[in-house]
Amino acid sequence: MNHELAELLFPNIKKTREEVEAKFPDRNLKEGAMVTRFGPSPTGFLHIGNLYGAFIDSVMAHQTGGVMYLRLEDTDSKRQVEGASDLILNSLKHFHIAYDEGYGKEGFYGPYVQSERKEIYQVFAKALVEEGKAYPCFMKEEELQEIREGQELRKEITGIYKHYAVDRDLSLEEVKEHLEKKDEYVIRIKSPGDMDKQIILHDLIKGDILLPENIIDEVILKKDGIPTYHFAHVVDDHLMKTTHVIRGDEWVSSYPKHLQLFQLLGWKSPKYAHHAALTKKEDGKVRKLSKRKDPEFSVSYYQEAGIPAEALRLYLATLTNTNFEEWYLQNKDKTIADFTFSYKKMPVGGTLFDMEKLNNICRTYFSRLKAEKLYEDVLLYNEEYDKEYAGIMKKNKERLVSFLNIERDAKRPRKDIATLKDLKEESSYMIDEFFFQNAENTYKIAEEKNYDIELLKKYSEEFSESDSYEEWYERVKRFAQDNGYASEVKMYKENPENYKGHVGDICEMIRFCLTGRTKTPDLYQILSILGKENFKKRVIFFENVRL
RNA sequence: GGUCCGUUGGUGAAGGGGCUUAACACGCUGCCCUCUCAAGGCAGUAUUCACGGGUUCGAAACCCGUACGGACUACCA
Repeated sequence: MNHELAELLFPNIKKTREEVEAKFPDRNLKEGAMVTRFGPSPTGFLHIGNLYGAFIDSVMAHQTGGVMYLRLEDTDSKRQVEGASDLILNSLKHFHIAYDEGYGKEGFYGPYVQSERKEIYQVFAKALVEEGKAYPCFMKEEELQEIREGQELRKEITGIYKHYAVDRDLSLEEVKEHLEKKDEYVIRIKSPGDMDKQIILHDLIKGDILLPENIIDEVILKKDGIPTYHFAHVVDDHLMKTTHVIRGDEWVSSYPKHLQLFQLLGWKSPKYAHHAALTKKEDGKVRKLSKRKDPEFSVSYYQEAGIPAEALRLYLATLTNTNFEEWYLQNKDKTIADFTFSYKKMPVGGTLFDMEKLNNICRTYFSRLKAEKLYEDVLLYNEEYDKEYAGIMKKNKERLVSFLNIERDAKRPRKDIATLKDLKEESSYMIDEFFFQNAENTYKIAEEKNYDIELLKKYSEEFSESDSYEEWYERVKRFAQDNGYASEVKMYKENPENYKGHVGDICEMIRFCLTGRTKTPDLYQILSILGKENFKKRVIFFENVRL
């Protein structure tokens, strides 16, 4: 009877489950190696939450000498978006999420696109029907809706189970009748679950979680013959030999379904690690990051904003393991690959995605780069997003690198660059064509200050390019003194009436005339980089602006 | 409504019975260094871990209730 039913429903499926299983042999990996998978749906851009998951997958697989593979979960044809799979591939590449096999690569366990595995799922669905563990359900959408509404009203569990599962024991004749009428149907499992029994999910991150057994006759094959997520997950992760299913904790509540499916198919279930969803704060409320509501959390957003891939990875690492940040701060010469991540250190509750924190990580990251490398990164960014400036950068390479080198010694580097965009603004006064272009823009607050141009002219003549820092500063002090300014700030503070100002005021004057700003990195170094002639030109320029 | 999960300073959070007079990071405040800024140094910033009970010699940690927040509850993943 079951055999006949199975043949009736799947006349084109000739393979047996044994034959299919034989094509997916065990992986030959060393003890403890984890096989993980990243399974995005090609429904649009890659979301930061997806990337977070992919990051964990890759890190856990690779630190154990295992395998991470990429599987495209495209079982929902309605939500499919053109070009989404390329977007996913590009994003993974940009953020250096390296996977070993799967979509876009080679691999023995393919195909890695679920829509191309239709036959495989059907083989196992057929087997379940044959074993009396699944059945065709011809219920119409309206019927299902009516049942659900009634259940909601009576505060019952919603879904098709027990007496609601009216097609569970259809006779062969009845099924034939339906088929002749071309009635649409899905394949459901006959859930052997008992509502009063509980199962334990041994979650690697959250610990043991008690859940009720699944009693619902879950759909495994939709009316178009494509599997649901639940069925595809179980079949694929078994065949592809996944050892650790790492996924968002929105899946915790469907674990009973998955466990039941593994049992029905007679398979051992993999280990599970449910990580907290990335959340955001909106109007004081915390909520899960949503692909639909939060386009700014598309990973391309970070690309455009000039957040370097490595900095975002560092942030993902701090979100992955709560002890990562401290470790990284203490091991300045180490990278993510040197850290051993563990499930136990992953956050259990929601994980707030904090832009300010990301910003800070970026600053720290940039501060540790060599000036040359930073210059190259910024150039690469601008070649994509600001071609004009990229050209200017190339013309001024030497000057920009020197600028970036200011106070970039190992011990206390500056942290004033937060994104790849920032250099343009931060260093604008180092580029002559920006500086001399628009005087009004250059000297924004000039009117408010009472700078002595004659003094500046005098100083620009006296300034010597060959001075060391100490010599230079000694000379500035002497210059201050010779012109009625205190050579020490303290002296001025004790008797302000005796002086026109102090050495700091002299420096401010020079700084402002030279850069158009009151705050800049070390003045001596800027002077040295620009040189005496340029300095003199800027004094004249300043004078003209003031007149 | 049901099922799970969470709630620790201004912020992100660590810690899961005595090692905590609650780590670390960011922020903020003050002082120091100092030509400005950044960086750095020192100090301060939760006498207390949502609330109410309980267990215990001892609770932020364990248990029970309450409140609040979140996730799930599809022929979506």
